[in-house]
Parts: sequence; structure tokens; C-alpha cells
Amino acid sequence: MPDSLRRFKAGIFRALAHPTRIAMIELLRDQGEVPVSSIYARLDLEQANVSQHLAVLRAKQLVVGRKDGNQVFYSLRDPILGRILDLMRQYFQANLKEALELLKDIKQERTSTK
Amino acid sequence: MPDSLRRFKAGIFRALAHPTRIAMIELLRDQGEVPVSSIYARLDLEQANVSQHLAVLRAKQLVVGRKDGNQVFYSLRDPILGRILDLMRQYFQANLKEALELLKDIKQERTSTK
DNA sequence: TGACAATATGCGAAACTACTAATATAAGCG
DNA sequence: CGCTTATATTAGTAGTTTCGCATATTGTCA
Repeated sequence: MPDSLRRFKAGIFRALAHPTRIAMIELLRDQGEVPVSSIYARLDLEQANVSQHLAVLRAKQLVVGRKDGNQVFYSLRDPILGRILDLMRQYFQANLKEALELLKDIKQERTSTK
Repeated sequence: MPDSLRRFKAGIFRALAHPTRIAMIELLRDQGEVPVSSIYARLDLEQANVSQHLAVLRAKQLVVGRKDGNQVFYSLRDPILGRILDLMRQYFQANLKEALELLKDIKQERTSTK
């Protein structure tokens, strides 16, 4: 496989590699099409921050925005993304024991660093 | 879904978010269990570099190393990873047109920046 | 048109990532 | 034991990502 293809894939993974963006994608997967205002209201984030994360997802074409009057409605461009996240959950469950260990570490980082 | 779980997923995606690590995972998926030396020989990389990338994958428990005498043999810890990469390829094909545009950008970055 | 609402963009600081080169550890062999 | 091979780790540096804040853009409505 050519390296450019691997870089394409890596680019997509990078776009997914942020908790906020995962939350956003899950939201879009579950809600269909939502305006930006719903995203930051529901996830309790700053508007600018959401806009920046949306820009990342847009750059990789993972989401599309449809302008309607004053607002922009976003949705997933391909349901396969939802499936990738599903596989991820499956992976988590299949490796529950180890995953829980990792989770513990993650929580500790969070509480000890901050 | 709790935020720590999203951070868990994001962490996995981050581990996948590098062309070299994708190449390594694909290699392990196709070859089964291989010693480190095969990895850097086949992918034409520095030994230290491969070792660092392996450390990233190990930290997320995506691969396991089995020590045998002098060498360490690595393999994928869960075949589901291969499936995630497969889905990724499917995604690429389903969105060929747009993906090719992105690929073009990626290649340009490569040649213009370097 | 001016004022307001929704979204996007630019900027600077802090945190994180990846690379190379050097060094450390550990096993095997004479 | 000392030497060699395989792998891991450390340190320094360059590049990238993320955030908050300020500002720009675009659309609506009076």
C-alpha cells in the first residue's frame, strides 16, 4: 500500500483522536442533523471551540454543513463513521479487563495533572 | 457516555493516527507475529524509531510483545484492529471521489513542505 | 441601513508529538 | 568474563495541536 494512502488513513484517525470530536460525532450519529448551537449547548462547550473542532472534521470531510438561513446544520457525511465507533465500543468490551486498567490510568492523569 | 470513555477511544485513535504505525499494524495483521528487526527492515525505518512507535502501540495495548531469547516478537492483540482498518479502506472506497481530492492535498503538502 | 444572532477565523501561549543521535539493558556466545 | 546482536530508553529540538479570547463574516429583521 502506498504511503499516501496510509497518510490519508492516519489523517482520519487524527481527526477522530480527540474526546470532544468523538462526542460531537456521536451526537451527530444519534441526532442526525443538528445546528452548531445545539452542539455546544448539549456538550457544554465554548462556541469557538466547537467551531474549531468542526473545522477539523470538515477538513477531513467527516461532516458536512448545510447552511439554512442564519444557522449551519451539521451531519455525518458517511454512516460508516458510526460503524467505526461501534467497532471501537466492541473492541472496548472485548478487552474489558485491560481497557478498564487503561481507563483507570486515564482518570488518574486527569485528576492528578489538573 | 462518560468523558473518560471518550478519552479512552480518542487515545486509541491517536495511537492509530500515524502513517508509520498504520504500516506497522498492517504488517502485523498480514504477517502474524514478527520480530522487531523484520519491522524496521521491511518498512525501511530506523530501529529506534520503530521501537518508539511500538511503545505507543503497547501503551494502548494494541500490540503485545513476546520475548524469545534475543528478540521480541510482536503481534496484534485483537484482530478487531484489522477490521477497523478494513472499515477505513471501505470508507476510502465509498468516498473515492472526495478521498482522492484529499489525497492530492496530502501529496502536495508532502512535496511542497519538504 | 443598523443592530442583532449564529458561526467562523486569527492569534499567542501551553502542552504534546516525532524525529535523530546517543546511550542503556539484556540475551547469547566464545 | 568481554563482545556482539536485538531492543528499549533518554534527551534535545522542531513541529503540531489545543485552548481562550478577540474579531470577522454572514444572514435576518426592523
